[in-house]
Amino acid sequence: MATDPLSLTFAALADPTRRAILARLAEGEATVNELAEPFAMSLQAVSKHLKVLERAGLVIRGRAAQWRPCTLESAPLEEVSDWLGRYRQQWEGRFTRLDEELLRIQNGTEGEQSHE
Amino acid sequence: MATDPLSLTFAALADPTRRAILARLAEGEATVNELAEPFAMSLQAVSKHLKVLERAGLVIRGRAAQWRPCTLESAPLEEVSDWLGRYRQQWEGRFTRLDEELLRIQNGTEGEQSHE
DNA sequence: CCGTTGTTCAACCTCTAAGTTGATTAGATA
DNA sequence: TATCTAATCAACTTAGAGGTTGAACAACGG
Repeated sequence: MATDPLSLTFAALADPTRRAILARLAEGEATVNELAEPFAMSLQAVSKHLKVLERAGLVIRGRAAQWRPCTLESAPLEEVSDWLGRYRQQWEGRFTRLDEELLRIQNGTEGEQSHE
Repeated sequence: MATDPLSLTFAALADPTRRAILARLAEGEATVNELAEPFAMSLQAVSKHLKVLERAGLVIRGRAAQWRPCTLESAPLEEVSDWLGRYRQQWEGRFTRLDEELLRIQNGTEGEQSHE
């Protein structure tokens, strides 16, 4: 697997279990047991998922007695958002073009495609 | 691997080669050979990457003679953006809290942590 | 000190991702 | 028809993801 930060983040997000964990953490700090509770898989499996999220910088783990409380760290999500930003113009542009096309069809001038 | 749309999209984006392909496609349609040219890997490997992108709905392939021109489809990126949106409040909130903390430090009242 | 709880480590299995090379198909052209 | 180009298909290798179970460690409570 690629090891650059963005790839690590995307890979971490490419799993429904891990996204569910993040959703739970968005509501506040939680222990591994609490996080594992909703899932039909072993605690160890969840622990591995957390390690993936940690490596991507999406969760930070504290230490309180025998617990390792997890908290959400959203910095990598901002990176993703920045990356997406480069394409936003793209899809907004596409929408505009589609919109124009729909207007053209409504106006009954659809035969005149001047698609560069 | 998970097969839900969001997971497919994130997985597709979790590779620098595929992100570079998307960046190239953002500038316009391209053939497989054109897309493969910058990379130090076989054409077949790039073809596989395109298949992954296609499965995620990020590229659409046409047919023109012996060429299969690829175009960027940004709808899945919007899905990602929507998903991210649920966390935006989170990290903006975090920033605010960090900001407050910095202000508190600047004011010399840093000992009084009332962290719920 | 002993047992319980929370969590991780280690070994293992299975499946798939990502690359390779070689053969094959589809269409253009001599 | 023969051949060149564009791209895919097929078979294979290697490495890692994602799950399991069982053992180990660390901290608390009796």
